[in-house]
Amino acid sequence: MVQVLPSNFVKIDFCSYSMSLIMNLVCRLRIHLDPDYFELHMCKCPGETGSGKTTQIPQYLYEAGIGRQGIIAVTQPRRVAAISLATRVSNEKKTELGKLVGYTVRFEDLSSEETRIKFLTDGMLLREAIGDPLLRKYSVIILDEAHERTIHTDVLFGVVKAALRKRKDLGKFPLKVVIMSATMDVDQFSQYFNRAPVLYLEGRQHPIQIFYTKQPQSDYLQAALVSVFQIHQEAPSSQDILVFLTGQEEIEAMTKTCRDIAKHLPDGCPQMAVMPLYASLPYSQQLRVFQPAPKGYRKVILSTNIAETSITIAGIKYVVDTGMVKAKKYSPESGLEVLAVQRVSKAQAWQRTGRAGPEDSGVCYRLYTEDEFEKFDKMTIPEIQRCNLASVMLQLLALRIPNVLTFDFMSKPSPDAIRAAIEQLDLLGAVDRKEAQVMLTPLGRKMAAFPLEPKFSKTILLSPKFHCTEEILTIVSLLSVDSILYNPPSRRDEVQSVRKKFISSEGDHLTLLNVYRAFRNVSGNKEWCRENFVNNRNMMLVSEVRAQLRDICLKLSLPIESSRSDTGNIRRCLAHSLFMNTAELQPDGTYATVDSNQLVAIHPSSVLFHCKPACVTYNELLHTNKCYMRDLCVVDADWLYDAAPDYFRRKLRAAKN
DNA sequence: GAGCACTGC
Repeated sequence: MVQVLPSNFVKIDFCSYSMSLIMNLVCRLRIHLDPDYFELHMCKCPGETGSGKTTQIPQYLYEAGIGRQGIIAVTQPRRVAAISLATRVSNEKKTELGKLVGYTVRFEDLSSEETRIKFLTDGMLLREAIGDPLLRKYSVIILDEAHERTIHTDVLFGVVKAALRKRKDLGKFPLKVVIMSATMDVDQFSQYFNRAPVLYLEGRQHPIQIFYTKQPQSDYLQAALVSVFQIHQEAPSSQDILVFLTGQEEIEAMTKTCRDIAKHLPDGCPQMAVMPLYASLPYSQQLRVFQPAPKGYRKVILSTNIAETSITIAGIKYVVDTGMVKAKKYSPESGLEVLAVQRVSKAQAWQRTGRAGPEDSGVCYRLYTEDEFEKFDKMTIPEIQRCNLASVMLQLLALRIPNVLTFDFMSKPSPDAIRAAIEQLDLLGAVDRKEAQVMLTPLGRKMAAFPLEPKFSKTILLSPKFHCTEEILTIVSLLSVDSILYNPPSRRDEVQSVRKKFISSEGDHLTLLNVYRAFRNVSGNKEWCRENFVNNRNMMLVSEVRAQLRDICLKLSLPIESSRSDTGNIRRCLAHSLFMNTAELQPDGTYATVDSNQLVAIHPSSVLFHCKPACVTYNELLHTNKCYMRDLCVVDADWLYDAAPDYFRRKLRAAKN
């Protein structure tokens, strides 16, 4: 029998709440305009929050005749958003999608000569800018969801600002820029865009009651569990609960606990349908959260921050916010990415709160005290300050930015991070450094043509030398989508025995290649995927990525050969492009990286987990509980020395000192 | 010896 603990919450009445916090709850729309923008006669946007502004403003601009000189672009951080918004606006205009209103995302371009309002992902617009830094096709660029501060949006801020100025200087028809965001923090945007005027629009938001805990909670999982069952015993069963947790493992464990407890609830209590939700969950299981629960059942969704922005679930009445999130940080000194559980920012907490009652009033339980909340960071640190910048720097160079070291970022990354990125590009042969200038090499320009991390572009460009471009294209494609291997924890033994036939003692790259070859041999048979615990959807994506990369190779006139059964050449090619990511076995059985002598371990997901090869290259280092190498390939130490003699001489000298 | 937040080109 489960004993539900007495309430450990203090109720905070919405009316007695501090004014500034209530202001936060009222969703506000902010539009920032370029100073020489024409006056907008439009102050109210109909519709729900998050939809009205994005669908109406492009149409108003079009009606005002702006679309005549060029296309009106609207960027979105996510593909699905770009596609669904384009569909809605074209419906409102009563036109066929792809004609007046269209969209462009990777692998899908539904736009034409006639298109005047175009929705695209921010990454797509950035890629277009490499072809034309002045963005001449466009009369207006609307950067939507700017408060999310994705790395692409942040780079676009600088790119459109430069394009705006240059077009003015050159006397071309002016570019208009509209930044749309849903934060209180508008000054920063306005300042950056030459004190552009700010337009505030009010949307609709139903009131949400907020509860804080009286005391700080030492165990947020326990607190979440108590809250869920407290709500469950009090609220009508039609009202669903959304709980924000940090990761897959935690969510699976909590799912099991909730289901166990729900079996032993007292009579008269509603039934409970507990559903996990995280990105790597198979699509079919993700869809379950959208279906209404059977009568008499309450839906309890245990989610990562995927439900914060990417997935919106109707019918949520209660949000339980643990105040924790798992997020990546990057330290340029060590080149290490650290994935750690940490506190959310205030902005993130408000975003979570807003997920309660988008269509009706809601309730949010915050599993921290109000004092604790006041100490949260105001905003989440923009992605551009938490990432390896190698890709961004390569793109800026390809955009012919005069000096990438002094690029006008709205939030500047640390000089260390920029230096580390340039260093990495230098090692890959993408840049030349002359005095204080950084120049793109011809190789670097080719690398920028691929939608990949620079090291993988380099791998492809090196592959003709080893006569294995077909295989490298496959391997790089496999690495650039989410895992194609499905590992349900409950069927681990089964998975292991089925997977045996694919495993290569030479490492993960060649194992993945084996899976792909087998998949091709059965022509992508779905049944085969199920039997072999292969994620069919991701595998189809691999084929699409591969076709795109192969296309780029053809455009660059790269000879595309197959090494057939010779895996040595494939490994040599990987050694030559990933030589800066290598580790050697130490006498005590541990591994140390060649680059910085960092103690590292083989990630449990690697096929080499139980092996001890003398020398390996890896795709990335990830620090969780330990510092792990992910995706390994067994290589010869001699190959590495051949690949970069200067680099290894330097490392050897450093080791002696 | 034992593990992986989320996007995107």
